[in-house]
Amino acid sequence: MEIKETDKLKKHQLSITDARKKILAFFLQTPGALAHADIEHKSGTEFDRVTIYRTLQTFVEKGIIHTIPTSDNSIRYALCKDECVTGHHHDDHVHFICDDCGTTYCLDHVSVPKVKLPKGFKAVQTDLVVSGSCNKCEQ
Amino acid sequence: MEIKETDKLKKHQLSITDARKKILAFFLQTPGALAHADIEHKSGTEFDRVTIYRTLQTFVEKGIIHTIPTSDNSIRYALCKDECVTGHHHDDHVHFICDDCGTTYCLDHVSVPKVKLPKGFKAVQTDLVVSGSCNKCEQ
DNA sequence: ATTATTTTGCAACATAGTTGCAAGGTGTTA
DNA sequence: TAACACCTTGCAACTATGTTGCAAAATAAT
Ligand SMILES: [Mn+2]
Ligand SMILES: [Mn+2]
Ligand SMILES: [Zn+2]
Ligand SMILES: [Zn+2]
Repeated sequence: MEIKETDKLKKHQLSITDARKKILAFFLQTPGALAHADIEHKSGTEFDRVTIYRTLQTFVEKGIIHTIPTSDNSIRYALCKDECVTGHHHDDHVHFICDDCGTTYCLDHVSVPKVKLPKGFKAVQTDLVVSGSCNKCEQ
Repeated sequence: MEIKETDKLKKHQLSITDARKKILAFFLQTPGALAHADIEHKSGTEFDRVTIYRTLQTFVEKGIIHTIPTSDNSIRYALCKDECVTGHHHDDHVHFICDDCGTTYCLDHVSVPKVKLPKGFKAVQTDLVVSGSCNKCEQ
């Protein structure tokens, strides 16, 4: 299924390279989110660390993946919906991090509520991250 | 006003040391939040980096400060309200980070809304971080 | 096929955070 | 207040994370 990756890269106006195809494939295979370290592990010595950093950066810029802030100071990345394009993301959904299994979920159908801010504060971006136990880990 | 710091440390069952008094004083003086690097700057060479790390950890554990996740992958810390104790924080307010001046605010009077999660997901903690421009930076 | 443009790997560097251990400081008890 | 036990600190060494410049390789355009 290499066609899918190639298509997506073309759609976002990126040249087709091995690193990009492979890293994009990881995201298409993974239900949850991935951290830089995950990709480094999965790909072994196939690519340089720096290439992975730069690829992730590029994917974020082009609207292929979005970042998920976490309270433990480690950025995770997940696939965007198809509407995201260069310089303009539409990922206004809630994220969930399971404390047991560590999986990060995009809750695409749970949207971030508007919050009323004090006078003079203007919101540009709102991140809502919930942590707890997921539906696979519940007792 | 060294009494204030000493009192707070005693209240949270910590022994009184120079590093703890000084670092706590920084928080009491600062309206917004502080990062590890801020404290390192403010204190110059007075304390070792490691001491600052350990002091912040201890303060978080004892309920003196709480962490604020940010989208740029850097943890910031802010004073807790008096109700927080060892192993049990009550900081369920919204945080605001100004993209212009970089200040991080605890919006103590804006509480985090409950979000409805899919079946099987149990929330333990919810972090809501808004970024944009603050009331001092608005044009 | 040739050329122009992008991407990659490497090396070097910078920042952030952790751990073990000996020395020094704090609190407790007599 | 002196002796002791316990906790905290500084130092060194280490790991992890992320960035930059540059030459070589790969890709895209002609
Ligand atoms: Mn998401
Ligand atoms: Mn706060
Ligand atoms: Zn789970
Ligand atoms: Zn501001």
